Amino acid sequence: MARVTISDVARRAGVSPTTVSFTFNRPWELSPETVRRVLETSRELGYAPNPHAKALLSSRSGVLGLLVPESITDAFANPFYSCFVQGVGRVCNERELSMMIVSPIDESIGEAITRAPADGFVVVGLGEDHEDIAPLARRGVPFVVVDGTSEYAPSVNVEDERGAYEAAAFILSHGHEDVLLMSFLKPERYRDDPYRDVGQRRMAGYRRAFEEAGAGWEEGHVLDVPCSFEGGRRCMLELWRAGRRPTALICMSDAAALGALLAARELGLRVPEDLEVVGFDDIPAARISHPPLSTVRQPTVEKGAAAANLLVRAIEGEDVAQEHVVLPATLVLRGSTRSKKGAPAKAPGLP
Amino acid sequence: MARVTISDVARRAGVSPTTVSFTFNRPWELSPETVRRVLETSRELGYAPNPHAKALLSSRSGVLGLLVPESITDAFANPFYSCFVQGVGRVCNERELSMMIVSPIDESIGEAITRAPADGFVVVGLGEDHEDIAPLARRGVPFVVVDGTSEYAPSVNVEDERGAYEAAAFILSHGHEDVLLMSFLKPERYRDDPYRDVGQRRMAGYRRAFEEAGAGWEEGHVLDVPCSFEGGRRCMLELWRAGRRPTALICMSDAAALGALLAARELGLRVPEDLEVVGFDDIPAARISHPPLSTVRQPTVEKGAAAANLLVRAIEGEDVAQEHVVLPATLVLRGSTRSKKGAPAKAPGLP
DNA sequence: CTGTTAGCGCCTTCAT
DNA sequence: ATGAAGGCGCTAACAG
Repeated sequence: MARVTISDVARRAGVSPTTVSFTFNRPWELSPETVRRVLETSRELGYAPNPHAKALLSSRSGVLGLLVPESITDAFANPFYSCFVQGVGRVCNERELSMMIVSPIDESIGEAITRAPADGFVVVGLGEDHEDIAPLARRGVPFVVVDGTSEYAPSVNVEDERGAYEAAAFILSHGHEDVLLMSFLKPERYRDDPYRDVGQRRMAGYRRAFEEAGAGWEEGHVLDVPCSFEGGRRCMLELWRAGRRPTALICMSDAAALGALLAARELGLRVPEDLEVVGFDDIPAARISHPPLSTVRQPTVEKGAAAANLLVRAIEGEDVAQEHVVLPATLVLRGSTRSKKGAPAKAPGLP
Repeated sequence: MARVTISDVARRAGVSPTTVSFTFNRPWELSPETVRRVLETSRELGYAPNPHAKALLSSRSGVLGLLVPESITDAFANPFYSCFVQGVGRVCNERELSMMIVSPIDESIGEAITRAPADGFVVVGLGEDHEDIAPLARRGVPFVVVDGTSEYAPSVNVEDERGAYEAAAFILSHGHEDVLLMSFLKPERYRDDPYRDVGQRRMAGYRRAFEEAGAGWEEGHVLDVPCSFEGGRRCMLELWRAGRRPTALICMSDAAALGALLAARELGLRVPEDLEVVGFDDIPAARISHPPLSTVRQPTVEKGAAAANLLVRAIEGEDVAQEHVVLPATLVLRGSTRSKKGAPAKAPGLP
């Protein structure tokens, strides 16, 4: 419907299309008077340069693609993404760019990528060797891997293994009988799972803690839980109904942890006395809950910003292939876990 | 860098560009053998149709624009947006569309709009008569107004006034001395504020409740608070330090309310005994807090989906200009407010 | 300082 | 079933 083109304006203003183009792109090379007239005519006609045409010509759309390996709905049910997006958004604002969320079209990530008019992609949860990601490299489309393994493409990750280890080691130091792990890894289709890499790293950290603590590692103790409040809540409710009585929960996401916490309250459990809970991410809501959630903090906003910055540089032609950022992960203790001694940890701000 | 074009493939496969195009767009009109060969060559060469060229030709990019009147960072600091995005995303998934977040470029919304390769916009928090939005109508770009006033463009809103009224009336029925309002309206630049319309409607609801209750309405009782946990928290802390001692807080957003709740805990206040708090939105985190937050529920995900659906229909050429959706807002009472009798409301799930 | 010309990569009649 | 030609709207040489 954007029918009014550059030549409409040109004709109406009594100049050539080039002049109109110049008015918008290099006004300083035109007489002020001409610029004024063209601008006025443009406004009258409601003209605006067609972004598609510009993009075709310059092969630049000014859009950063944020590729998530699941539906947008599932992704944003996890507050982690709100934080990550804030980081990407910060860079977009600075660089006058836009951001588009790209999620699988009709199950196909590759299809979504080809259709997306983006200048490059921040790829979350997928490694560079994923069958839908690898073609990007071949086609020379800039991309940055986040939370995934990558050797030839730039990447941003956090110390998943160490963070997870610390969380589990802390919990295990309290001498629990029955510790449950809430993972987001679907055991049945382990290999094809997005987030496989992060998941495995965190799992490795947990496992190491278990081994060092001499605690038994049983597959039956790891549960597959969606990364959302509801996911965690439902899982907790169900396992309880099934007769399981864990005394500690180690979760790969705060979303699941907070949901489980809610369920625990609904079940009348005291946290951390009856049940200890530790999460991963440190989303803002982790401080809001009661008791506030102990968790492994990752600098999510910075992570998003780092990825976006790398992508921008790649788009601008810089060779950033060898940049592999690893951000710190740190255990932050709040009220949902007991203190080292076994007594409830002091909940900051609580009388 | 996506140098490999349709004619490269054509040459390599020994066919004409048209044939390649047909392979991708109307394969049924080609011999299966040809299709196979072209497809194979494409894969070899790493060819993918250029989305910019396609968009230019068809004036369709398959992208829905989500226009927010603030920086992406500020927007996503409010979990409300995560929910809204989920709704928009649901429709995107169904229709094989992508979503792009468009936020002011260099302070200018109009600039951001012109640059965005989107097929239409979901405009949040701005009315159709806003100086940067109005041109869309003139240029025939489809858009849907959300949380803003609109007569000629389709819109999606909720019963802000009624919801706000109910919340305030409920609080006031408890006979408070000092009730504070946390608004997101900047008093100094009232007229230019995005979210002015929603803000004013909610304010009108509060005000009506105050008048009916015979409670004094003083401008000094309405505070301007950013829509984020931190915003609410900081505001509460500051007003306390300034010596104010409200016994009830009525907030225009859950984000601010939950932040204030956190601050109240840090200050050693008992909620709802010492301080009642009610929010607006009913974001998922509202159930997570302690006590769980009483609030005015708006169906945020549905709101996003409704807006996106309207936009899709508009893009497809349907005339939806007269569709003005108004979604219900309902007061949901949880633990952060006292029950009608003046005793603390029973916090569901708490022993 | 301004106009003319030639594509960017693709899709779609129209021929063959 | 396949090929040739034109144009979507814009910008960047190159004239003038």
